[in-house]
Amino acid sequence: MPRAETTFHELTVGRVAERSGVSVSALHFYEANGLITSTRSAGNQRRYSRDTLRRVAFIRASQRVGIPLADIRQALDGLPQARTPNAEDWSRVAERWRERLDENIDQLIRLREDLASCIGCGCLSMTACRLTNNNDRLSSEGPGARRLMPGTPRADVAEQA
Amino acid sequence: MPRAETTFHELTVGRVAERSGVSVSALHFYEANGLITSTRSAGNQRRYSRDTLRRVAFIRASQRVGIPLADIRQALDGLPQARTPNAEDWSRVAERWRERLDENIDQLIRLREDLASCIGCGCLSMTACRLTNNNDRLSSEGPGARRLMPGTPRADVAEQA
DNA sequence: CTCACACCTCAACAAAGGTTGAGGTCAAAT
DNA sequence: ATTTGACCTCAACCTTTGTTGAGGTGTGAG
Repeated sequence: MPRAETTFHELTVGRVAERSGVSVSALHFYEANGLITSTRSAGNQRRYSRDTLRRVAFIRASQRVGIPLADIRQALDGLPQARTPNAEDWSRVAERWRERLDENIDQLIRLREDLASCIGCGCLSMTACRLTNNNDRLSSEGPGARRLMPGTPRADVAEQA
Repeated sequence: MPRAETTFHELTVGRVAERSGVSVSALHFYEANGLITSTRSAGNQRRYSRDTLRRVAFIRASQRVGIPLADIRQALDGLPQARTPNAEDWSRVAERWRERLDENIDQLIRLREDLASCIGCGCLSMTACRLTNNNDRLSSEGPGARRLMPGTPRADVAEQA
C-alpha cells in the first residue's frame, strides 16, 4: 500500500484519521472551518504536523460533552499559529476550558436539583418553579437570526465510518 | 384582541407559547414529534391541557443541557397518555431523568479531569492519554446511518421570536 | 512504467430542531 | 356583519456537523 512520503513530523490525512479515530471527511471539515490547519505537498496533498493529533483529541473530547465546534474553535484560537504550541500554550487553553466545563457542570447540577425540588417532591407546584421560570431574561431578544439548539452528542453511537 | 374561547383547563397555542416562552412554531414541532398532544376545537384549533405547560418546561430545561428531543420524548413516554399525569407519575419520570443527568455530569467531570491530567499538567504526554484514547470501542460501528453530533444549546441566546 | 490505493475538489444529501411565509380560516369585539 | 388578530396547513429554508459520490490526480511498490 503506497503511503505518501512524509517527514518525521508530517502526517497525511489518512494517517491522522487512523490515529485520531476521526474520518477523513471530518478532518477536511475541521480544516475548512479553521479548527486545524495543514501545509500541502508538491502534489497538493495535505500534510499535518504532529500536534494536529492533540488538537483533534481536544476537539473530539469537547464535542462528546456537547460543545459546538464554533466554541471549540475559539478555544483553539488561543493557541499560537506561528509556531507549534508548547506545554504552556496548552496549559493556558486547558485552564480556560476547565472554566467552561465547570459552567456546564453547574448547569446540569442545577437542573438536577430543580427537577428534584420541583417535580420530584410530588407537589408538582409549577408556580414560581425554577424549572418553569427560565424565560425571565430569555425571551427579550426579539426576532432575527439566532443560534439553534441542536441536541447532545453521544459518543457511543456517533463515530466515523 | 379576539382570544379564543377556552374552558378552565384548556389553553390555546398562543397562550402556551406565552406562558412557556416557547414559540408557536416550536410547539407545533413538538406536537408533530409526539412530545406534547392537543385536542382540537370545533374550528380545528389546538387546545392544550394545563399539564402541557409542565411538559414544555421539562422539555426546555432538558434541552438547555443538551439532551436531544428524541431522548426527552422517550422520557415523557413514561407518563400515562390516557389520563392527566399526577404527582407520582412525574416523580417516576423525574427519578429516571436524574440518573440520566448523573451520567451527563459524570462525563463532564471525567473530561475536566482528563484535561487537567493530560494537558494541564504541562507534560503534553499523548501516549496512553485518556483524551486521545477514546477510539477504543468507538470506531467499531461500521458505516451506515448514525446519529449526527450537533452542538450544545445555550439558553442565553436561543429563544423564540 | 504501471497499478492500486490514497488523495484532491466540489456538489448533493442527511438529520435535528426549528423559523418564515403564503394562502386560507376562526372567533370575538364593535 | 365586519373586522382583526389568532390560528390552520404545508412547503421552503436555515444552521450544524458531517457523509457520500463523481470525476480526476498523486505516489510509491513492484
